Amino acid sequence: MLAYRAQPHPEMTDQRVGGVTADGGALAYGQPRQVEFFPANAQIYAQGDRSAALYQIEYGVVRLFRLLSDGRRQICAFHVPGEYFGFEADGEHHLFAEAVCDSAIRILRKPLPEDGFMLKLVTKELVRAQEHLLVIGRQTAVERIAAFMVDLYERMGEDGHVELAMSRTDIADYLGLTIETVSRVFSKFRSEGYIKLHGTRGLEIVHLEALRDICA
Amino acid sequence: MLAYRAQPHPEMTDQRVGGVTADGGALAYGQPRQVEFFPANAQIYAQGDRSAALYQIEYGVVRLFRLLSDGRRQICAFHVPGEYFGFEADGEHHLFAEAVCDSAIRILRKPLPEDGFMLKLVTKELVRAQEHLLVIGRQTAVERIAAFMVDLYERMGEDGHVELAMSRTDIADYLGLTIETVSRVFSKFRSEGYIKLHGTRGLEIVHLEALRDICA
DNA sequence: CGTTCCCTTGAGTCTCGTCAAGGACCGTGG
DNA sequence: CCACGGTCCTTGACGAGACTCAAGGGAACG
Repeated sequence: MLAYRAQPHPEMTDQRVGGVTADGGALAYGQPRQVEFFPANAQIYAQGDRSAALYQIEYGVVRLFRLLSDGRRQICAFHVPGEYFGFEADGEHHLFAEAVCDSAIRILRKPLPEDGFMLKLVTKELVRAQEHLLVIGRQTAVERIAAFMVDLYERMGEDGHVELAMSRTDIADYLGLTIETVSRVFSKFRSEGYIKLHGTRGLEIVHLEALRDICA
Repeated sequence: MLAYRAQPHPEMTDQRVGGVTADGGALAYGQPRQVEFFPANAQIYAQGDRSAALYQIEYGVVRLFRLLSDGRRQICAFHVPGEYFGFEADGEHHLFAEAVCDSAIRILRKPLPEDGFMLKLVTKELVRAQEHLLVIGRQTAVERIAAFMVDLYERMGEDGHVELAMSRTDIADYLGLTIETVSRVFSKFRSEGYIKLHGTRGLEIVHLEALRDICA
């Protein structure tokens, strides 16, 4: 059985799904092009892995997270198609990366993009992390979820609709809450008419401005 | 009245204390050298300011933070002598920077260091922000304060002693707590014999390993 | 059609925040 | 040196928001 990842990890238990090595369209830099497929919940890399690549999402969603020894998890970021991740270098990764749903990832190995390009990416990520700190450190559950919905809609949504790739557990671990609290606030927003839920993953934003106001 | 900052801000209300333009020793890069003095609580730059410099602390402590419209504050980082900050670019700063106590800041203007140097700094800061996210999102008040004390001791302490430059309010805003909770946990650690307090700013770490264990 | 997983909802608990009072520290001035 | 005032810190009582535990419902998959 072949691993579907270029650098297999022993702790990987997901079944093999395929090792695409396709060329998938335009790219800013002229590296060797490779797109790999990761099924839902597959690990892309682990904390502590040597890092020597930059990753760009072709389709799907990726979560980056840290763990405490007792299993508590903090998702630092979700990434959506077009976005880059994997530059937590210093020679090694400081986060785990997993596919939230079936995803295709373009892996850019050496030569990596020039430092100036990387600098812009990392700086943008730093700003995002700092904004996230404010949300988690100083906002209530209701405010956090409103902020989450607005952010997700601006990055992935169209026409008032967002398809949630992630479970309630993922959302909870992203916002520093429990799944019960996430669920309760979703229900609250629904009963107040700010959103509609289509199945468990379909989110319709009815009053975007109301959600924005809640964010404070 | 002259501002003591190179790029004065109208909202600054602190009194002028001095505009040192001294040369203060060796530096990795050969920029024009300038050290400016900032009294306690003086603003170094504001969110939204155009950014065109890199800052290095000569002595003192600096806080970087964001604000919500209702005044809630999240301190993203404290910086101590030797450390760099101010690279939240994109052309502008995304955080406020203030001196926690009287501080001297070396300001490196153009030509800024090469991208490779900046990339290392920003990456390190990103990793730190991600670790901070885990602390704030998933750890209890007791764990957060233990982690804070250990971190501060490793960066500033010697011989079991740390001089806290920041107030309880600063610590609370850094850890996403209230000053009362911070104070209670300090007292708890003292009564358990993990620390001793010498005045309100003198912290003696008696059982570093105990604090490390608490961090989980 | 049944099983499984995930989500929702409710009841009770607990941690941490709020409000309030008192105490310690520090600079100023007598 | 001591008295004074302001600021910051500590401590207590109470309350609220979020967590835990538990049960039931709904969607997805074989």
